[in-house]
Amino acid sequence: MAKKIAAKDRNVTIDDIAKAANVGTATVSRALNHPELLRKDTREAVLRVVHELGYIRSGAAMALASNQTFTVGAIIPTFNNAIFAASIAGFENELSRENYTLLVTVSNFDPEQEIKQLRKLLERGIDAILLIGLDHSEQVFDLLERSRCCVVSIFGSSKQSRIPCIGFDNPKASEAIVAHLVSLEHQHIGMISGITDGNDRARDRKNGVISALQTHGLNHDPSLFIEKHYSHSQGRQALRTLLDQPTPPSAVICGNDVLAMGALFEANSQNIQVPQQLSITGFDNLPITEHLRPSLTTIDVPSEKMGIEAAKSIIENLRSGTTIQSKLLKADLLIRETTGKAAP
Amino acid sequence: MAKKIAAKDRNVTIDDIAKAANVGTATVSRALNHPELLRKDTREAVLRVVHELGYIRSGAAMALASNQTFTVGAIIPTFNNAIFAASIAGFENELSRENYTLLVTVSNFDPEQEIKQLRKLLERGIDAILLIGLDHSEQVFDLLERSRCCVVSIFGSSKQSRIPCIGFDNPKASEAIVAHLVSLEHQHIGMISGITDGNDRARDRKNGVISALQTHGLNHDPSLFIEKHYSHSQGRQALRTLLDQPTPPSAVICGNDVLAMGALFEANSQNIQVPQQLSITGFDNLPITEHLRPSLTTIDVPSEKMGIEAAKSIIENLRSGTTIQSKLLKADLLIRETTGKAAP
DNA sequence: GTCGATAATGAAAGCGCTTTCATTTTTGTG
DNA sequence: CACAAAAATGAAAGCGCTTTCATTATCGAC
Repeated sequence: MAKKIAAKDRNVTIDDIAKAANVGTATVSRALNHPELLRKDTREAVLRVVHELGYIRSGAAMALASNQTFTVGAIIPTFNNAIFAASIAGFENELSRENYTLLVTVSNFDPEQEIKQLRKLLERGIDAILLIGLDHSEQVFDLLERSRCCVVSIFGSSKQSRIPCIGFDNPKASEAIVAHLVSLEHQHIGMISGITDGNDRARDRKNGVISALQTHGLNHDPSLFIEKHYSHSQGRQALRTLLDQPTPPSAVICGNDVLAMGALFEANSQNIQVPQQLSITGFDNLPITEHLRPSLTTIDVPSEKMGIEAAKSIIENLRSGTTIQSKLLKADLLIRETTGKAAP
Repeated sequence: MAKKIAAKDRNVTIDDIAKAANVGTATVSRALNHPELLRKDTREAVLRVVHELGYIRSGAAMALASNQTFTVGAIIPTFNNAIFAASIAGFENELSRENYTLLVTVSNFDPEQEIKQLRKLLERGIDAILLIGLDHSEQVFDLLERSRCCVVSIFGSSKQSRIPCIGFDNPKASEAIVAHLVSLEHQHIGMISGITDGNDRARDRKNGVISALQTHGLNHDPSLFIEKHYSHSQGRQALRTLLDQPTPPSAVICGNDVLAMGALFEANSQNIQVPQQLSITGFDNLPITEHLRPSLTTIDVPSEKMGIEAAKSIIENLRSGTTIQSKLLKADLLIRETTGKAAP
């Protein structure tokens, strides 16, 4: 059986180009990476051959030789949350503008998986990595340190973080919500929080609420604080539980918009008037929330901006070695229609 | 300034391990990749050293030497659509089960960007790639062919596809919607379609509607067919336009759930009763749609399943070279509350 | 023209692995 | 206990680039 003529079963390499263009491999490499170092005619000749032969560089070889990959990794908890999607979209846009590629990976909120994924990313070779929040296992910090890989975390708000972090003040946002509800004369406030174990954002939001409650001289009733995974159905279920309490809350603060939407849907189902009979607040300001009926009062989290800023910092660090400064972006309360005066 | 003792500024390599364990590099490599080839004591000795020194392999070197990366790429149109999120989640889960890593990249619905991203992925070195749909520029097919990279496409439904494709029958789903609406006595049917240019899924869905209309002897009024980008606001806007027509439709078929939600929100805003005054259908069955009030009649697209099946096929191909068979999954009409009898 | 300075180029040494092939060790058998 | 066969191991040759360093070509000034 005749093999295809002239097409050895092997990719075109830099040597092929060099030979065809009658130059050294160093010149080919320069034509591709530092064109300004070459005389115009050589450069063009080389590039022409590159085109003709449909040459594709081997990233592996490049990475091995130069010790950089122009790849940045990211480990997010899940793909199923529009809020991370927005951050990642911003992050990736900014990176690709500078010709970096993004490698996204998912931990499913599982610390073990996070370690595994990080390990894989580091093996694969990345120039920097994006993490969500500040709760990470010791091994994560260990690996990061040992590999001297550039790191940034987003969504978190801790000041004494071990890694630079571009986020916003979660507790403060919670306080703004409580203050708003208090101004509407709510006394009996419940919360549907995300799972706080291993999730600093959820914890910060919950603790922010609790401490704000105390600031305003309100009672923190633990039976009115429920933790749920982020999903519409869990939100619905949680609201049902809350309404079954001996003295149900007049306002429910939700740990994110998905939970809040769940609560809102459940209220709709039960023909409970929002906000006349029940106030509900969210967290994140997902695009859909403004279209809901009633539209959701929530925190306008700078998700895309965090991604963009993180990418900018990383690129600057990679270019010039500047250490990355933590940044606190603002996240304002967005008062819409799901909050109103407490029923007397 | 004293350097850290013993910590040369260099990563631990396989040679360090070999030296420390007093074996050859081949043995270290085997301990990591083919442990069964080693005697128990050597294997354990090597692995112990690996642990002690916190050794992390260089993926670049591995890739270069073995010509495989255990990385699979994916190019999706956007991160901002839960439907792709579900597919990608399934895909990545299945891949990581077999120790492959997923590299996700975004084209923003732009053919040029798609080429660029593909090129980058191929440079980076991937063992396989996942594409969405079947509309791709010639260059994409070209690159794919030349690199002999394993490819799968999902979401498409064309039989004579140039690449294996695990999808469902978009036109058929459209027909089911039309049949349903016709059975509810709708005569005047409009559509808010996605942008069909360069998007075979959107086109298939739209053409499916048009041809079904004809099958049922209904008139296809082009002024009732609008193309919009997938977003809530575009959906709202489109419905406004549709309602401004001299004879507005009694039912609106939407190209996906996001557009449908937009339409539904707009109807809510204008106090138009759905489905009494207007029927609306979606496409995709996003998790949220069942919670809407009224809940959305839509097509239950097997998004996660496509991702899973694609991953399985890829893994099998990579393992044993089996050529990938196209698969047609089913996508059934889900009749919920946004469709009802046409107003007389 | 000539000469020193500068720009352009090429040869070759890695980068850190995998894998082949030869060599050594272990095992089983008579 | 000897010996062939099988199992375990190591030496070394790449994989396809980048980059240093030496060499050659080009240029400008006299």
